[in-house]
Formats: sequence, C-alpha cells, structure tokens
Amino acid sequence: MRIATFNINGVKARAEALAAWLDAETPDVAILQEIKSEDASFPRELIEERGYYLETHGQKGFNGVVLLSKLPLEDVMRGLPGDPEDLQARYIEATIVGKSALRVCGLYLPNGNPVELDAAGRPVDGGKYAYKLKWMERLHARAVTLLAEEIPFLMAGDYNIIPQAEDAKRPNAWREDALFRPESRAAYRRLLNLGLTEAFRARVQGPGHYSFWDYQAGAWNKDDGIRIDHVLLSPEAADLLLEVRIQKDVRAGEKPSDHVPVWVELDL
DNA sequence: ATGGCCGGTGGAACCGGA
Repeated sequence: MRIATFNINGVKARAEALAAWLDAETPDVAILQEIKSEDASFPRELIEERGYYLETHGQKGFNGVVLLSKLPLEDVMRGLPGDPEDLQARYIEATIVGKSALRVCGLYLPNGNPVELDAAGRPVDGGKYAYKLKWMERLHARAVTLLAEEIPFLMAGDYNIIPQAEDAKRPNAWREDALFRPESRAAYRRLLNLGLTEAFRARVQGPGHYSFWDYQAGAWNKDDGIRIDHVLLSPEAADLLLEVRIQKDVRAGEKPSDHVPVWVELDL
C-alpha cells in the first residue's frame, strides 16, 4: 500500500496539478494539508471521480486537512483532542483496512512564528509559538492514547519541524525560527521517544533531502530547502515499512505547491 | 552577482505562510 502526505497549499489553486498527480501516481492513500477551503466548497468530484473515498476537515481561507483513500475511510475523527477552544482545522483521523487495519492520522502542525518569549524565555501565553508547543503536547497525548489501544497507526503531515541541522540547506538561518528552535525540536523528539519511527530517517541518512522550498528568493533554483513533512510510524506500522521516498520532481512542475509529497509503502 | 513569492479574501490591500 502506497501512502503519500502532501501539503498542497490551496486546493482551488492546485486542482489541476493535484488531479494530474493523482492520475500519474495513483496513491492508495493521500493525506493532504492546507486545502484552504471549507468542506462545502471542496471539489469532491475531482477526487471521487478518480475512485477515492474522501473525508474533509476544512476551514475558510486557512488550514484544512483531508484524507483520501481507495479503501473506505472508517471511524473518522476530526480535530485534535485536548482543547475544545481550538477551532483551527489541522487534524483528521480514519481507519483503513487492507491485509490488516491501519489508523491514518493527518496533521498540519502550527507554524509557530513569530516566536514570542517572556523575560524568562518562556513562550508568551496566547502567542503563536505557545500555540504550536501546546498543540504538540496534544499530539503527544493522542499518540499515547493510540499506542495504548495497540492499533497500528501513522501520523503524517506538515509538521513544521526541521528535526536536525542536516534537514536544512542553511541551518543557521533557521536557529531562531519556530521550525528549528530547541523547544520545537525537543517536542518533536518527545514524540519520537514514545517509540515512533520517522519513516524517512529509518531508511535515508545524510543531508540534502528537503520537502519544502520557499517561493521567495529563488529558493528552489538554489535547492535552498528544508525537510518539514514527516511520516511517523507506530511500532507495528514500522514493521510493515517497505519503501520511503520524497517526490522532489513535483516542485519543478507546473504551478507547484511549495511542498512536495513524501511517500511510504507499507506491506498492508 | 543580486534579487526575487504565492494563495485567499473580496473586489484593494492585507493576512498568513515558512
């Protein structure tokens, strides 16, 4: 089973490129972020006429995550538990059943900039950086719950986290950024330390592998990228891992997103 | 060499992104 996560940066602007990508790559499951669309205005036909089940969790103008799958999406959950006041559409889960069941969690983790710290160096309450870190605590809690239920699962999406210096062309440019600050990376490591496997680094070592290139300043032409889109696997899911791949060529396509798909193939 | 963007909203600039 081939599964891709892809931040498409707007489903309206990306409809044509998304359709072409689905036709060419035929993922079994695709986990999309930043659809920037309400559920009612999501172009469902585009997906469904290609033989996919579709579950959306959208929001007007910003954010928005969806799951699409050749197999039925069961027991859908929208929103990350832990804060009823958080109305941002950044999380969706569903179960697919191949040879065995897999819980698929799609996420669009908050960017977190600008970083606002108080005199003691603590994130300022109500600020975007505090929101990011709190959201990561909630994601950690969700992973604990799923691990306890002993369901094989993956958590895939735009994490807005540069895990290590080797995951950026110019790490020094990101030192103070919410994507690379120590608090962000520590929260990401706490997630991994639950026993989750980051699919890409389980298979590929070394620098020069990116999933995002800014539209600005010729970043793509200079290969000035960062690796921020990740697939985390529960222990049972990690046992099923066959292949992993970053589909870099998509960034050179017609009217591309600033992110590219990250793929895993599972023996499922 | 240097500088450089894009999408959505709403119908002009502005917000948000990373």
